[in-house]
Amino acid sequence: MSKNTPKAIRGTQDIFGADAEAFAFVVETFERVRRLYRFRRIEMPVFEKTEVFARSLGETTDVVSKEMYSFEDRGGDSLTLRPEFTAGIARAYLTNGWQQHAPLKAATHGPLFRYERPQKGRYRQFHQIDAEIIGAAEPQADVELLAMADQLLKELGIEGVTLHLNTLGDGTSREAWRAALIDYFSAVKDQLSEDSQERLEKNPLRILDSKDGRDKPFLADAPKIDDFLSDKARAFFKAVTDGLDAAGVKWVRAEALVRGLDYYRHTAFEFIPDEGSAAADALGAQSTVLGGGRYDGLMESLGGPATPAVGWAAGIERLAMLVGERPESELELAIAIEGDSEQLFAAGVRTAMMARSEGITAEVFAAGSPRKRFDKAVKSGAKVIMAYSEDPDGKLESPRTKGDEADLERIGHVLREFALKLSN
RNA sequence: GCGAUCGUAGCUCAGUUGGUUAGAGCGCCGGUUUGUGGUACCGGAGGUCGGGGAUUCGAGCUCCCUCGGUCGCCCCA
Repeated sequence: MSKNTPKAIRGTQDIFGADAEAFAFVVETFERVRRLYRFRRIEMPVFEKTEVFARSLGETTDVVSKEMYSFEDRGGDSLTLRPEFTAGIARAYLTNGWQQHAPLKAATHGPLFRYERPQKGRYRQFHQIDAEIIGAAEPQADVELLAMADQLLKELGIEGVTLHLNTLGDGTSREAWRAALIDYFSAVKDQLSEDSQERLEKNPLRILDSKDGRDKPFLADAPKIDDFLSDKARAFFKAVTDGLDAAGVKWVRAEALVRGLDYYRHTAFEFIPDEGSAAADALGAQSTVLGGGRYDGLMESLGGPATPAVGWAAGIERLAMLVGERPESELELAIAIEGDSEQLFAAGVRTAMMARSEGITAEVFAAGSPRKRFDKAVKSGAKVIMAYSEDPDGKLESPRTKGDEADLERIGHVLREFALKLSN
């Protein structure tokens, strides 16, 4: 590589071959499953006014304070490449009057951008699939959304991943719990890890899933959200769990599971690989495959009417890692051109076109030395190989074919059809 | 933002305690052989050993800086 060739941006990826097929498989499966649940496809811009994210995610969150790709455009507006989907969808919902479609079941996928240190399963440009139900206050919406997520993972053939479920309560129960956590941890602040001391200020809920050994002794006796839930919030959560049981979605309660962004209420969930599973191994330190929750407060933060909503997003790269390599489509018919005449090329191209119009994957091998074109056709792994050559007088010879009898039979009509035309 | 680790041909990697023109396999290109054709053999192109500086008679191998990759912490999908 020349040293004046520009390098790719850090944390971006160029995906090729079997990995790209895995990526496509995830997206295709998502598109199929989302239709089964009647989620409507939406598309949003990749960038928004910075305030869309700043106001909805919370100014103090790490995502907003240090991970956004923000820039000033030529008109002087501060714009930001979307670090997540939900805020942009909320904005679109409000500015387009999508309230008329409420409850709106929406699905999308595409690239997101966060300025982070890349590591296994984390990139600066990464891709997510996303599903939201907007304008639905009832727990059945949570259930449907989770059922879809569960089915998606199954259809992707991903095993060893379990739904971890929690409730953050409504606004007031969440605040009461938060206050109790601050009280509790402040009393032992000196003994906490540096990270957790900082979390005490910024996001006390996060202390609960600290990995630091110094914090662990205090976690078991920390205040539980269950003690702060209002009757309504408790009933809501029960309706969700009952619904999941009815839908046959397996779940476990995860009392320490919280969400990083400010707008979440009630249901919070993540699909996480089981410890020791192949999935956990494949993901490295990135435990969450799919995560989301209810965000009843988000629309108001953008100046809209109070609008209940639930949603989730999943990293396509992470799902693709769990799906494993996917083969590229097999070549069914390879056509080797054993010469350089126009007549031969024409015969090859026409045969290929005929095959493709019949739904047969075909490729013509006409580059490199004529001698080795057949070898290339063989190495392509094609099921059937056809070779075109000319006799010494320059007359096109009928093509020789090679392959299993079954394959020759299946593709044979193309060959016969061509032979007919050739004789005319 | 912090830490660990790695960075040699297109790819995967060798390169001994620093010492002559930096190697292999695969891939690519050409040829020979075989001949109904996925073999074998021969040859070729391709590297300023990530970049810069230092030490040394001499550095791919040592030291420093820097830029990347990978993995982890934070945070998060």
